[in-house]
Amino acid sequence: MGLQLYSTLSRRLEELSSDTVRMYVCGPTVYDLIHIGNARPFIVFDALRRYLKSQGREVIYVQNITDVDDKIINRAREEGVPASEIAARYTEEYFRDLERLGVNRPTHSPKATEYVAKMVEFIEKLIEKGHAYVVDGDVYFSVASFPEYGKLSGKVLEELKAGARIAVDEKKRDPLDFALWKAAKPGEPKWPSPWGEGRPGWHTECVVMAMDLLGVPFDIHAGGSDLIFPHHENEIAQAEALTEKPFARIWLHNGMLTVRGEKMAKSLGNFAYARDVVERYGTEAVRYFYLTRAYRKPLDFSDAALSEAKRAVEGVYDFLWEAESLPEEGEIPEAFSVELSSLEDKFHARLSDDFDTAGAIGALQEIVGAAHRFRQAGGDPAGVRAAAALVRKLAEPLGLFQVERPRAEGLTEELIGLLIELRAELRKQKDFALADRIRARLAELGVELRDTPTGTTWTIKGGDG
RNA sequence: GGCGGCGUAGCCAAGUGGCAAGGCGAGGGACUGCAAAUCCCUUAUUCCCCGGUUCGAAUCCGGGCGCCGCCUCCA
Repeated sequence: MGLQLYSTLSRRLEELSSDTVRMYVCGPTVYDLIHIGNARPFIVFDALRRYLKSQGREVIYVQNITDVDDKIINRAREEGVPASEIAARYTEEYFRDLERLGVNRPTHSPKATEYVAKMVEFIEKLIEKGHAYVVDGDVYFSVASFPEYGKLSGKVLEELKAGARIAVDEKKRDPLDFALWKAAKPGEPKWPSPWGEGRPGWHTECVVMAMDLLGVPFDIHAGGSDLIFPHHENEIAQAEALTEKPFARIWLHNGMLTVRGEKMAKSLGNFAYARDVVERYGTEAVRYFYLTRAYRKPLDFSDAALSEAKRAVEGVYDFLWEAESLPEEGEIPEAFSVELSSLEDKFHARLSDDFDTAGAIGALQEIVGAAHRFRQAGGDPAGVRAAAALVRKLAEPLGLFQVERPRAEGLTEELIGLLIELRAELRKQKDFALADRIRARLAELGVELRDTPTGTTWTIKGGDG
């Protein structure tokens, strides 16, 4: 099964054909809880990973944890605790949030602090090769030593230099040079190095970890579009300057989550913590919200959008749980099979085209609609069940629609059955007041009744977590 | 200013050369004792605007307008 992905580097679709896919996704800096915008790449690329697996490929998925950084140090100062404590706390919270978001754990979650020795080695080699230089215990990468600098972001060196927004640092030979190693200031976390005690710069960790765990070139490097420059540009410069081989083949970048059109960011104060959003709308509504928009486009966060996603998810579950309660009987007409399989093809075709999850979910919804019509037209339960099974199967890699219908305990279930039986009798006797009272009281208890031509069915509401 | 991207119904949104997916919402109808759910019909002769290419364009080309991201830490 082919899969074309739009690479930022080549600016066109590229075929991903490897049987073993090595992918690297930029992870969090653990100085605070992640906000819902941070969650976008985690959800989207997790879905991509699962889809690749469902195609029978092996996926090695690496996502770093930046546990040494200015923001962590600042936070530690504010709280008067060691930076390592802040990092440990938010690393743990990050893993909890992944779970809440329904995101599978990466194959590897390397921490920057575990890679300091390897980063030092890496930086030494860059210095030897003439791509980096030492100034007062700091080490900088020399952008001028890598002629291809700018190829990812499409930036031209001369124009960057002309830009007034680049801070002038006396120590740098060139304002565009970036720090590979920072000399420790008093009270900061520090590690020994040939240039004195200090800590690694942010742009280096991803390179060293990816090279160590995946080797180069690896298949996919992904992250938010705000990382294209300078972060990913700098990664490419370091890695390729040293190895003289391509770093990553395909570069994927997700669009930003916005709020009323503006990027969601901690610094703008317009953010919501991921866990609070999940708490309010449920895991699947959040995933559905993200996956019904092309991952490369910006997406606007709002209560209305999340509520809509929640309703849409509930609609699909209504269908699934209802369908799965039908008896296993009857025939699946040829015409209906054909319709289902053409929608299945459409689903895969959409995903193969730059992982168009929104189009694919559209196909899923079409399956639901087709099944409703089939049933309405008097189709056998077997066909409806087949449609439900197909939805389950296709949605699995997206991390959607896998929740089983909530059931009550044995006795409770029988008691509900008894109430339904009594109510049916009341309805027959036209005692609708009492019949409606049973329905209303059950609804208050979270049991929703539905009268269908073939009898009354029930579901427990609020199943999605 | 440079680079990248976006502009499709009331709202969200897929589609990138051959009759405009899907979701949410709204209105009408069927079913029902009622309710819910479901089904049917209606809600874009048209895809920001203006030109061009083509038998044919939302889709390609040129020019506008508007919005966003990056150029500084940032998913």
